[in-house]
Amino acid sequence: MTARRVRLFHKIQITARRLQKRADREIAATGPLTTAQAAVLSILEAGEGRTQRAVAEIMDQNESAITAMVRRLAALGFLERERDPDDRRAMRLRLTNAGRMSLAATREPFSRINAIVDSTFSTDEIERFAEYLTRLHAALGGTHGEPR
Amino acid sequence: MTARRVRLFHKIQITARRLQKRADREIAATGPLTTAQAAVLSILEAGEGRTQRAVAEIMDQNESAITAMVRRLAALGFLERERDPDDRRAMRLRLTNAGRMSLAATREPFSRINAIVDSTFSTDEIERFAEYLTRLHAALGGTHGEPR
DNA sequence: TGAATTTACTTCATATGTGAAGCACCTTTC
DNA sequence: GAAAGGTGCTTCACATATGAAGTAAATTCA
Repeated sequence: MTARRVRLFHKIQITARRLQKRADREIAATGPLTTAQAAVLSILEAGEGRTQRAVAEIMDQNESAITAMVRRLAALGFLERERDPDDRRAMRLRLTNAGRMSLAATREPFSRINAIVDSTFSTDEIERFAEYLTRLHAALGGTHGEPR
Repeated sequence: MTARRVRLFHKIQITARRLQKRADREIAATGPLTTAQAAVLSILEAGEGRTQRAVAEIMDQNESAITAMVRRLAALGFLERERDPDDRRAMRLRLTNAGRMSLAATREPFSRINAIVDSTFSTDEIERFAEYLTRLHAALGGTHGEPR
């Protein structure tokens, strides 16, 4: 019925928020970062010198969201911005040492969250859960427009 | 590995956002509401006269979030607030006719979203997906504090 | 009953996101 | 090489969330 599907919709929203809330509390208790900030920093850790556009794409977000995010992170001294000499529109981002260390401090609280997930699901279930999310994500279509 | 579990965490966040973005676009195209506003109104439709506290509980949100939400919805003329005569701290909420009609207008865009879910998953899978979400939600603990 | 506590809501500061509009720089195309 | 268009980023207005602090109205308890 409609009720069931609406419930699935809300369930995802509510569970995602709860997850974020919980993670934010754990992470905030340990260091100066939020979950969202840690996400950006970890993307940069995995690939230094990415542009804001690239980060936006990876996070499936608006460029203006990244502008604001990067501004805050730069003000906190966790990353640096540098104009790409080959394309002077683009800003290349890289972690500072402070950024790298703050990010490292999120590992432990993150693994507490992971421990919860692990004790809640079997390996198979985690696999299947992830697969469902991937499928739904894909079905919802591209970052910007609708599927034509 | 850690990578896999972190990925599950981010997957949920990203998929939830994508779902919301998509739903918001569909719903905004049809009427004046956002997804979040429709959620509040549909809670009131299911039980008129609920207090803000009750709505906050159902949505697993802060009371201050509801204060702001209700203020916007009241300004738009979609709900009315009335002090509970038996407990003058509490505000009872009820839909206006405009609110009821705007909510009704979200049914069709919502069922478009539902159709996507339906075409992406089998009935069993939807069931299992919902069950995973419920389990994770429960494992993450209560609204405010941690599990002591 | 009166003080202490709890509860429902508000207010404030702040973070995070969207989308539209604009600017400056690149690339294409003729 | 100049017009036309695309791309990367910023800015603006706004919606949505958290959490801390405050107020006022219950409720508990001594």
